[in-house]
Amino acid sequence: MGGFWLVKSEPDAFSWDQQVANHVESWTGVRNHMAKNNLKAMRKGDLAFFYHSNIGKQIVGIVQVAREAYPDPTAETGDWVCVDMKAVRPLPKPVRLTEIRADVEFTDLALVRQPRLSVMPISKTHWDRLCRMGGWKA
DNA sequence: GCCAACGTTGGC
DNA sequence: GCCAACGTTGGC
Repeated sequence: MGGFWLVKSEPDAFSWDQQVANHVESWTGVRNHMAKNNLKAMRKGDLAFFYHSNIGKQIVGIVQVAREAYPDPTAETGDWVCVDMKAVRPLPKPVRLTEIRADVEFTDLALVRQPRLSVMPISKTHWDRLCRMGGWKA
């Protein structure tokens, strides 16, 4: 079975609407080693929540890994990587950070515990719960 | 190798 | 706009 992830983007820089319009987009610009390691662990077909940081602060959609980690062309130095993400569907009801923080089920969620991490794994349990909160039934 | 200074992220 | 968290840099 595939893995589950959450990726963050500031909608000012790259929004869900742009992801949908472009359909497939390379997920570049990650410059944090923990986030990079998470990118490298992604497998084609894995699903990820698309989270709007800063503006919105909510999970707005679901994307799928279309291409596994390869060298990030926007990196001038270092061994940074990117993946390609494909838009899958929007969440009928975006899940706000405030809702997530208010739920004791999510106290050990990376989004809550490491607020600055931009690429993080999500357990199947948390994934399913967040999908339900987002109004999407498998 | 330690640690202070600094820069960045991201919630509020 | 402010500030806490935290990663990185650079002097020693």
